[in-house]
Amino acid sequence: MSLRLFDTATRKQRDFVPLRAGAASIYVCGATVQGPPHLGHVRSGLDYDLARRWLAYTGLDVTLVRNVTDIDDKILAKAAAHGRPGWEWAATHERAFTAAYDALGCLPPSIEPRATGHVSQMVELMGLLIDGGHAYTASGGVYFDVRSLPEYGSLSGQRLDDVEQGEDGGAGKRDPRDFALWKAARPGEPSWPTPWGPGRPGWHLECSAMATTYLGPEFDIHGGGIDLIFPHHENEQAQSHAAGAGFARFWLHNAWVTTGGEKMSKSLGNALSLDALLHRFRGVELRYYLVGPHYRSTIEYSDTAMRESVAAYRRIESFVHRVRERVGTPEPGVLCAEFTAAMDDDLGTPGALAAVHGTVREGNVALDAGDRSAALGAAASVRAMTGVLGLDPLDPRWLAGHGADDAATAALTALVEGLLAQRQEARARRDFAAADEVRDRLTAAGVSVEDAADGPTWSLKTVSAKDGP
RNA sequence: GGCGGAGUGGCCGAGUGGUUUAGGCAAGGGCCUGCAAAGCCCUGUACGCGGGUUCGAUUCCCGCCUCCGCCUCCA
Repeated sequence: MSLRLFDTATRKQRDFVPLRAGAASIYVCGATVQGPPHLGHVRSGLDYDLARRWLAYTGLDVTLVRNVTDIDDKILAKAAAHGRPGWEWAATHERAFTAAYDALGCLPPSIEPRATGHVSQMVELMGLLIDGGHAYTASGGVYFDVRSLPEYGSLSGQRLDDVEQGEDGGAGKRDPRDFALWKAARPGEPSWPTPWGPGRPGWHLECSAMATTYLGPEFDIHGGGIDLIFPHHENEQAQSHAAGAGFARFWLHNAWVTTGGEKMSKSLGNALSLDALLHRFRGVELRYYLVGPHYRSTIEYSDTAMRESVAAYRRIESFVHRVRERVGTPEPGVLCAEFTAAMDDDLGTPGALAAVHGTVREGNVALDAGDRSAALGAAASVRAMTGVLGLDPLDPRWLAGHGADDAATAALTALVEGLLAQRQEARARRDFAAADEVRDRLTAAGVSVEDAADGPTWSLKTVSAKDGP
C-alpha cells in the first residue's frame, strides 16, 4: 500500500515513487502578488501543504518550493493606478498572502523564491534555448518557438493547430502561438540587462528557472490551479524539456473555489476576501471546510456549507477537549488504517475525515462507558490524524480560547469557574431556578456549559458560532 | 472549433457493477439529564434524461440535456 497520485500529464493515477529515495521535491506556482488573497488562492496553498504533510508523514524529507511572482503586467498596472511603485505593491501583497497561508495553518515552504531574484538563472535558461534553436529574438523580446518542439501540447492535450491564438504582441513572431520568454523594456518600467537587450521576464520562464534552481533539472511534483495547465504549465514544461531538463514527474492540479457557479475572480467582483472570512470564522474552521472535499473537486462556496463545516469540526474538537479535561492530555498516536488508505488514494481527504469521525464516535462511546484508556487512545489517534491534516485541536495555533495562559485569560477563567461553583451549590440544594439562571447568563455571554458525570465543563463559543448569515 | 470537469437522498460531499452503512450537517424517535447541552442508539429507501450491455447499473457503453473551466491575465 503506497501513495498514488493523479497525474495531469497522463490523466491517471500513478504510484508515487520519489526520484531520490527518502526525499520528495515539490514546486507549486504561488501567487502573482497583485492584490489581496481570496479563498481560492488559499485553497491552492492548502492543497499542497496537505500533500507536503502527507509525504513528510510517510517519512520523506520534503522540499517545498512555492514561488512569488512579483514582476508582472498587472502588478505594474495596478501599482501605477494607485501611484505606488511596483515593488512596493508586490511586497505589500506578498505579506498579505503569507499572512493568509499562515492563518489557515499552512506550514511555510522550504523556500519562497521571488521572480525578481532569479533573473540571472532565467537569462542562462534563455541562452540555452536560443543556442538550441528553440528560441529567438523579435521586437526586442525573446520568444519560444513552439514549432521547434514536437511534444508541445502534450501536457494539456492540446494540438497546436487547434489552439485558438497565442498571446498578443511581438511583431516578427514566427508563429502567433510562440510565447514570450522575455519582454522588451518599456519606459518607466523595471528592466534587467541581457545579451539580447534590456527587459523583464515572461511569466512562464520564471517558474522554470526557479524550479530547477532549487530542485534540480528533474523533480517529483509540480502543482498549481487547474487554470495553469494551459498555457502556463505547458509552456514551463516545453521550455524546460527543450533545455534538456527532465522537469516534473507528476503534475497535480487543484480545482476551484467558486461562488454563484462561477470561478472567483477580481474581474467578476465575486472574490471571497480571506480577510473578510477570517472575521467570521476561525482559520481552522476555514481549513476544515477546504479539506472536506477532494482537492480535484470544485468547491461551490456557501455560508450554509461553511457553517456545517464549523459544526462538524466542533464535534471533533469537543471530543478531544473533553478527553483532555476528563482523562488527560492525549499525545498524538497512530493513524487508523482507513485514514492511511484514504490519503494514499490521491490524498483522499473526504475518506480521511470519515475515518476521523468514526474514531471520534468510538471515543465518545468509550468516554460514556467510562473506559478511560480507550477514550484516551481514540483521542490520541484523532490528534494524529487531524495533525496530518493540519487540524489538530490541541495544536497551539488553534488553541486560543481553550485555555490560553495569559493573566487576563486566567482571571476570566477564574470568574467563569466561580459562577459555575455557585451554580453547583444551587443544584446541590435543588434550587434549579437559581442554577439555570447562572447557566443562562453564561450562555448569553458566549460560554456553553455541559454537565458531565464528574462535574460541569465549559467552553467558549467563538466568533463564528454567534455569527449570522 | 479544440481540450477538460461536473449533475448523488433536505443540505454539503465521497464512492462502488449486486447480501451491509461513506462521513458530516439538518430533521424525527429513543436513551441519558432536575431541565438542558454534549454524547450514544434508531429512522429516512439518493444517484440529470433516454437507450444498450448484464442475472443485476448510480457505478460500464451510446446518445441527449444542463452547468462549469481552459485555449488572453488568473489558485
